[in-house]
Amino acid sequence: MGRRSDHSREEIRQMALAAAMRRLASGGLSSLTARGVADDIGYAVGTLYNLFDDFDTLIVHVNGATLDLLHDALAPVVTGDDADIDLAALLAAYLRFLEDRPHLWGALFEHRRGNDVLLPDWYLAKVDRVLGILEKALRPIFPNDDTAGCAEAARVLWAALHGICSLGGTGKLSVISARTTADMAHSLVENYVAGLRSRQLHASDEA
Amino acid sequence: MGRRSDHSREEIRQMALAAAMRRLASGGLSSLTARGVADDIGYAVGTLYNLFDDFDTLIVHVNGATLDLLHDALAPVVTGDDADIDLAALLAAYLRFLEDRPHLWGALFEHRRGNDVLLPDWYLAKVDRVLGILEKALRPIFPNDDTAGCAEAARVLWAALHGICSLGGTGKLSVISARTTADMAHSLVENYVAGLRSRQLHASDEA
DNA sequence: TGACAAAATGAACAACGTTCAATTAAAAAT
DNA sequence: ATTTTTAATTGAACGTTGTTCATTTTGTCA
Repeated sequence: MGRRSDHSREEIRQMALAAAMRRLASGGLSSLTARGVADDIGYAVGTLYNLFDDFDTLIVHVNGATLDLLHDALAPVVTGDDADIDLAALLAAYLRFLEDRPHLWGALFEHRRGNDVLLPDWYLAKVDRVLGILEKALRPIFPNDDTAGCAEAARVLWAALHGICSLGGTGKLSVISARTTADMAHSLVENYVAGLRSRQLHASDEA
Repeated sequence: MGRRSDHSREEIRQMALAAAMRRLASGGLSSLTARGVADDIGYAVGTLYNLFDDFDTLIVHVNGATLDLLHDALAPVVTGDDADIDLAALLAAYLRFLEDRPHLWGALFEHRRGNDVLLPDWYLAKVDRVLGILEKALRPIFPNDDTAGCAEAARVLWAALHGICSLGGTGKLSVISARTTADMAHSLVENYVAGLRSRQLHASDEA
C-alpha cells in the first residue's frame, strides 16, 4: 500500500503520540513499543520512522506531553503569597499526579537515551516551565535580588523529590518502609525549606 | 561439550560476576549482556542459566557487589563525633565514588526488574549497611531515643542525593547547569541538616 | 495522460533474553 | 573394569526488540 489520504502527516504524528501515551499510561515503558504503537494507529512500523528519527525521539515527545500535564496540575495551586502553604499544596499535587499517572511520571526519569545525545531545547524549556512553578512558590524565602539562589533551590527540590519518589516506588529502600514515600517527601521539603530559612537568617555568620 | 572439570560451580559464578562487573564498569548497563559475559568467561550462554535464574538476578548480584564497594568507600570517613564534619566527608566520598565508577553507581538505580519482583533480603541488608553509615553520621543531631527519626533522615538524604546525582548526570535539569551537580548536592545536605537542627530546637512549637 | 515525488509497506537484519534437546564427561554402582 | 546414573555444557532456535530499505502504491503536477 502506498500513499494514503486518510490523514495528514501531522495528524499521524498526533495519533502516534496519543497511542503512545495510552500505552505508556496503562502498561509502563516496557509496553511502549514501535510495533504496538503502529498497530494501534493502523499504520505499519516503517511509517513511524517517517515521523520520528527513532523511537527514543518519540518517547521524548511523550515525556514532553507529560511535562505539560504536570505543569497544568501544579500551576493552579501556587499563589506566590505564602511559601509554606504553596509548597505544601504543591507537594500534595505532585504526589497526587504521581499516584494518578505513575507510568507517565516514571517515564520522565526512567527513559535514557545514549549518553552523548542531549535533550532538545523545547524539552528543557518544558522542564523549566515546571521549575518556574516551584520558583514562584519559593520566591518569598529569598531576597529579591537572589534569583539564582531561588532557581537553584527549585532544582535541588525537584531532583531530590524525584529521588525519593523513585526509590520509594521501586522498593529499593530497605525494610524501613514503615515510613511511606509521602512521609519522606514531606520530611525533605519541610526540612530543606527550614534549612533555607535558617541559613538565610544567619547568612552574616558565614562570611 | 559436556561436563568440564575446569572450574567449580562457585568458581564460574564468581568469574561471571567479575566479568559482568568489568563490562558494567567500562560500558554501562547497555553493554552488560548475557552473551557478552558468557564469551568473556569462555562458557556458553546456557551455562549462565545454570547459575542464575535469569539475567536480572545476575545484575542484582553485581549491584550487591557495588554496594559493598560503596560501603567500603564510605565507612572509613565517618567518626560519629561531629555531624557536620562527617556529613561533609561523606558527601565528598560519595561524589568521588560517583566520579570514579559512574556506571557501577548508575546501575544501582537504573536497573529495574518486573514491578512485582521484590529485591532479596540479602540485597536490602547491603543497602541497610550503607544507610547505617549515614545514620552514624547523623546520630549527633537527634536525641538519643529518636532512632526512628535518624533512620528516616538517612533514607531521605540517601534517596534525595540519588535524585540529584541522577538528574544532574543525565542532563535532565534544564539549562541552569551553571550550578553543577556537586553544588546541588551540597545545598541539599547542608540545608536539609540545618532544617533538621532548627526543627529540633523548636520542636515544642509544633505540638 | 504520463512523469515525478512522496508516503506506506512489511520482509529482513542484528541483538536481546531465554529455553531445551542433545551431547559429553564425571561420579556412582555393579 | 564396566556399566549406569547423574549433572554440566552446549548451541541452535524462539520470540521480541529497534531499525532499515527495496518495493509498491498513490497523490500531484506538467
